[in-house]
Amino acid sequence: MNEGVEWAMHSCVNLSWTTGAAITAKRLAAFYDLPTAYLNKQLQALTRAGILTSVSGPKGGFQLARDPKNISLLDIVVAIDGPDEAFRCTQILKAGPHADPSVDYTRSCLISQAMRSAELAYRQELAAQSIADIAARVVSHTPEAPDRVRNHFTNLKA
Amino acid sequence: MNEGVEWAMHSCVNLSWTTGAAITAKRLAAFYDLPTAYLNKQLQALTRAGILTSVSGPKGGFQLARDPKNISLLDIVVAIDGPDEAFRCTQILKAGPHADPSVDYTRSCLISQAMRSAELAYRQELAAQSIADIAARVVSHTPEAPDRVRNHFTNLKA
DNA sequence: GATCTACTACTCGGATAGTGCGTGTCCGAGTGGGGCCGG
DNA sequence: CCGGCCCCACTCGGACACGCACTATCCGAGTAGTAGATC
Repeated sequence: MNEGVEWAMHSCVNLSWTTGAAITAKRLAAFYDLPTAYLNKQLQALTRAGILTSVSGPKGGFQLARDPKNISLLDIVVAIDGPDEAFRCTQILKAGPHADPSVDYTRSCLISQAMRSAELAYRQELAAQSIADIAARVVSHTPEAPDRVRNHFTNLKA
Repeated sequence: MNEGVEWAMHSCVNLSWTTGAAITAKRLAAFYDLPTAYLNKQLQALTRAGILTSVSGPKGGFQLARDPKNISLLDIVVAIDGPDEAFRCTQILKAGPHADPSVDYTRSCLISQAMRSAELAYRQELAAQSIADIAARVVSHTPEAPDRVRNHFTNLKA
């Protein structure tokens, strides 16, 4: 899995606490000491996916495009890592003896089915977790976290 | 995910129907028109993982090392694709402000926890499916499949 | 004729190239603000 | 003094190298069977 997924998730949680002002990629990267240009690339992907909104120029930056409650971890994984499933059925049964060319073995092959059901369980688990959920649980564990994040971004010199 | 996982699973199902005799990599590859040497590499991985047993020389080949009921799809995925999880937490919180160097964020980071729980669901789904289960469901759908496979391997000229 | 031995053919096993994707970086397009000039 | 215009600095966006892992392949190690020679 793409490493940028982790960066994107943490950045989204931080952005959920800094609504109203756009945060630049540079500041988001500095927060965790990440390579700025590369994080910018991931944020672009989130923007294309409709998770973030971006504005260019001075006073520009990124912010969440919608309520954190409506941003699931699955949304982020799909945006960064792509929509393809990890297991891709190549329908090798088509090359075997007694194969029916008209059958879509992606659906009928039992191995393909088993792998798909496993990935479905994975995706459902991720779809059930929203950025808001994560943020709330962070707060319940470290109540001062949102203020720390806000101060870190706002108190920084222009 | 490694493409060889698909090959390995289908080959294991076929091997579950040809107990008693060792099948060579060449024949297993010919069954689905796969590159012999590369499939051999995957079978080696299964052997190292203790899923298959191999014998060299004439009359050599591979066969299942244990009852198909005790070979889960997860075993095969781990053997071919490696034991690492897809999402690897790099503990970027360690680089953030107010970080505690003594904390293992792989455990305490809520994002890491969420990703781990999702992968756990994925793995549990795979662990619950055995090669014997798959083979049985294939038989219930295509009862002649085992005989076809046996004949395909035994009737082939030496 | 039987037995031991050497050879051959065949298979697994690991070491060796080729290639696509993730990783990392850079420069250009676009934008808002600030300074300067003119009225 | 006030308004408009121009320049500049800053940021996102996409285009450009680099490295690693997956893909694919080949040759050597080891073994079983067989043919031949010897007793």
